[in-house]
Order: sequence, then structure tokens, then C-alpha cells
Amino acid sequence: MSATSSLDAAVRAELVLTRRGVRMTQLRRDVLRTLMEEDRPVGAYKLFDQLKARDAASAPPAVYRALDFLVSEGMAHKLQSLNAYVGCACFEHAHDAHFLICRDCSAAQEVPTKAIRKQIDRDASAHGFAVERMMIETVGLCAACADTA
Amino acid sequence: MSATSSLDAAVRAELVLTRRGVRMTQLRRDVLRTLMEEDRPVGAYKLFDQLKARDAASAPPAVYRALDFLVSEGMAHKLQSLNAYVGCACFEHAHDAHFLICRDCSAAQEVPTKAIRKQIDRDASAHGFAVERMMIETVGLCAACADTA
DNA sequence: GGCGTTTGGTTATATTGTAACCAAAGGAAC
DNA sequence: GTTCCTTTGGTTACAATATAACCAAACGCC
Repeated sequence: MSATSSLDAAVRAELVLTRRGVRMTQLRRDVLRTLMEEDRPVGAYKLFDQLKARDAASAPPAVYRALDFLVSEGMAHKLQSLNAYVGCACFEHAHDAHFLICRDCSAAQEVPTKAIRKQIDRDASAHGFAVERMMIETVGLCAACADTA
Repeated sequence: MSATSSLDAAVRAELVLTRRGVRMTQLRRDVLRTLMEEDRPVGAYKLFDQLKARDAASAPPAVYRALDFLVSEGMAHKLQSLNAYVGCACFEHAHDAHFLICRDCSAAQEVPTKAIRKQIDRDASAHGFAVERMMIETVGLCAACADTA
């Protein structure tokens, strides 16, 4: 993600949160910007190191709290299989995600879940299971890495 | 999973592995049985504690190695969102999984992935992404807990 | 038996995540 | 503006999860 678009995103995020009546604090802003500037999933401690270097974070709990907040607001996602986080620019509303994760370059591409969600609802209702959240992570080889290989 | 069926499963596992030309060692057998006797996902350290109590495991690395082996042979799955493992009785071949995880009782029901896999392949190929593995975890309320609530 | 490969034991440590408690900042009411 | 409550963040300490590195034992083959 380019510096320009990540800036735009950060500004938009600010507006969205204000409209929701929740607070965009300095720490949360810093965490979101740092996430957005990365084009790869980032671990919480790597994020912490970067923020610490700029005196933007004091200790891990602060970073985890900010990440939890951003995830709950739909502005970040956690990749469970990598223990890492990615910023999300489509944060007008909280949403589940499906990520295509390249095992070679570790890029993570978010793709819409509408069709999959339908299928999951079918599978779940066959078991009387009420779906609340879902996480889908697909590992493989992205187009760029397939070309190189 | 009942003790009887978990025993059956363990015996079948033995045969399958022999046919594959890989070794079912005592440690791996113990780990698989312990997993199968649980009806809930189990963390690696909880598993380790149980095995340790029966002198069946020495230290965490041994347990992790056995778990990695069982997962690669399709006899166990790792639930990434819980950092926990479940035994899998349908291990005639390695396979991806979709789990319905109850947030109330934490039971994890494995459901087939055939239909979802199709949809994921469609989504992935639209991005030129070659799928290798996928993990799907759906969190919600199981039928039993929905009744109680 | 000798030999190479796979497996497991052991120690130490890395990585990821949280509990608990208090201080500071923000906002509403008066 | 000051009281009071709520939300947020700082700080310390630690829990939980996972792995590196290295060596010894077991296995399978010839």
C-alpha cells in the first residue's frame, strides 16, 4: 500500500470513527498508520518495535489493545495462521474476511466473502449451528510468485 | 468421542500408517489416543501435561513433533483460532477442514469442505492464486447451547 | 554387525499474549 | 471550573505457545 493511499485511508478512518462515536486516539492512529504502510501482515511485536522506535508505544499491552480495537472496528484483521495483523481499507463496516496468503512472499490479499459465507451458512445450518464469525485463510502461491518460480 | 470408538480409530490409524510406509511410534500413538479421547480441542501443553502424568512424553518439543506428524498425516487438525488440536477419524487421506466452533461449550464439529473448496478455488483463480491449503473456522453457537440459552 | 536415517530426549530460549493495577485524559453535569 | 465517572494508556510482571540446537537411541536395510 502506498504512503499516499495509506494516508487517505487514515483520514477516512478518522471520520468513520467519529461518526460512530468512538475515539481515534494518538496510539490507535499510530498503530493503524503503521499497519497501513506495510504491504505484508505484521506481527504484534514487530509492530511494537517500530512504534517504540518512534516513541509511539510504551509496551506490548498498549499495542494489543489498539489492535483489538482496530479489529473490532473492522479496520484491521488478524491472520490466525500467521499470528499477524493487516490493515483493512474497506472499513465502512465490520466484516469477516478471506485471505489468500502466499507461502513464498507472504503477501496477503483480502477477497470478499459473500459467496463463501452463503455456503458456510448452508453447511452450518445443516448442523443447527448459528454462525457469528468466520475466518478463512487460504495458503498457496500468488500470481507473481508463480511466474517467478 | 467415546473410549471405544477412539480405540477403534487408533487401531485403524495404525493400519493406515503402515500401508503408507510411515511409522506409528509409541509417542505418536499416545498422542493420537489422548487426542481422540477428548471431545474438545486440546492445547499442546494440556496434552503434554496429560501425557507427562502417564510418563508418555518427556517435554514439549516431543509433543509438538508428534502433533505435526499427525496433522501432516491427516489424523489431527490444528484450530488456529484456538491454538488447539483435535483428532480426526476420517484420516484415510490428508484433507483440509472446516470447523464449527461453539463459543459457549467450545465443541468443534468438523464438516466437509467440498462445496466451500469449489467456491474458494473460484475466488482464488480470479486473482491468479494457486490454492494449496485452506483453513476455515466458523465461530458461533451450536445447537445444544442455543437450546440451553 | 555396521551404517545411514528417522525419531525422541534434553536444555535453553524465542515468540506471542495477558492479568492486574494505577495514572491520565476526556466528557458530562452541575 | 471542579466534581465525578468512564475510557484509555502506562507499567510491571508473567502466562501460554512454540521452536532451535544438539545429542542419543531406535529402526530398517544390507
